[in-house]
Amino acid sequence: MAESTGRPRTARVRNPRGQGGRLREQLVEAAAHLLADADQPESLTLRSVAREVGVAPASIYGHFPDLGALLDQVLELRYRELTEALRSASEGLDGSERLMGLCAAYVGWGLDHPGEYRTLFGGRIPAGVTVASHETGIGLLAVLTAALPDPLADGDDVKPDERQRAGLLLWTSLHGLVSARMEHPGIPWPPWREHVADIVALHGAAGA
Amino acid sequence: MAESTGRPRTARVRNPRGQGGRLREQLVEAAAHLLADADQPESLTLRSVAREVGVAPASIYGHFPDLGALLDQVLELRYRELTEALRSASEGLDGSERLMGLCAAYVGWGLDHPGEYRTLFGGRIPAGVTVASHETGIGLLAVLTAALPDPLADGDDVKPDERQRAGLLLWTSLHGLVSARMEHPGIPWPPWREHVADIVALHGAAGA
DNA sequence: TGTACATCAGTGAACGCGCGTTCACTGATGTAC
DNA sequence: TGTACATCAGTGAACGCGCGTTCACTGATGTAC
Repeated sequence: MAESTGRPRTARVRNPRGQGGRLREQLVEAAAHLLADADQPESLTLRSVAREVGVAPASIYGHFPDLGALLDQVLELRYRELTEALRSASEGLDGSERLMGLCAAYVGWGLDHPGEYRTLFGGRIPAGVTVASHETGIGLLAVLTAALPDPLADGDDVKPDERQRAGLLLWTSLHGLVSARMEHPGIPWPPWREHVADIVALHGAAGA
Repeated sequence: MAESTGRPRTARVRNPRGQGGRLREQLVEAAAHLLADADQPESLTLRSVAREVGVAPASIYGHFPDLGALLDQVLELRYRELTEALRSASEGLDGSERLMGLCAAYVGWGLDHPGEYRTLFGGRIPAGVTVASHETGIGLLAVLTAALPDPLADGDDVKPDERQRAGLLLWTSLHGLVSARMEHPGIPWPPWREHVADIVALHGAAGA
């Protein structure tokens, strides 16, 4: 974290013939590393990625048309990671335990990956990146929504609108929790799991 | 909004002698205008402000040491505006009406001023700006917290910790609402007042 | 086994751009005598 | 009433920087004959 803007650790050795694809991976890795450490995701530049890997800026063009395409790869990986974290956190759980597991996994991932979280959900996605935060949000939203308890069927049937709305409400709260804690570290926050538990308690009760 | 990056509307006339301070106001106005329209607050540059006013970049240094100081002025004004909006929205109201008024005013202001909201609360404050988002958050937080109903005094006295915590919980939800709606316009959101009402209904019930 | 050639994995210098910041300056206007 | 001077509100050109992108290139390694 300290010298990520400095010179690369060791002089880079050119990949052996046939292994040119390795640079591609190294670029993705380096970009991910820089993104994770940056407090301003938008300060990630093509040249900084090249520096991190120890390669000439021009070398990137052999593997990616531009920085957006590279970032796209990074976000794709991180998004999969988050999805997997949610899956494994809720595995074998039901009801309110499942809901709490999902919410805690979401928040935990966000607080652990501020750079990536901001880039995925913070609306700061540079032009050209196609893992749209939109789709990302929609997908997670569906998982969270499904984990909510059934609304009280006060007539004959459960309105899907109401479910959807409760899901949005829950997600915006969780998102607010991650954003606010990340961006205002000076506030005396309660431990984050308790904060999540409070939110789940408010939203997780059945019915409107 | 269309040509804010283009040439200034009319050739600027130099301020009369003794009225040099007018440029200062014009700079603040222009910066506010650019900040309001920008979808990326951090793309606001010293040169873009000078262009907007129709003045040489160097002319700014007569009034502000750097862009941070200028932005500071803008945020100061906007923050006062928000505070005033909260005050007037809750004037003469009590109880749950007061709470709803405050929350709606907060959210309404945020959605109306995306650039400023992001800059004040989004943690994107450029180095050198001193209207710390921290203090801003803290101040508003106190107002919101005070408007919450008394927690159920289930023993003898009301714990201030619990109040504080309920306030944080409410604010993170509202912040999440503003951020998420602003940054993910593709999601089929309910009308924002209903969204706020849902949040207030969840958080506004007395007791834990 | 030797050699010409093709391919591969990058390099290095250069370009034009917008940026923040500096510096000596200009031209209008007020003021002292 | 004139005129020298000071001040004020800016200007305009230049600087060094990091950026994205281009282009012709280099040197090692594999392959065909």
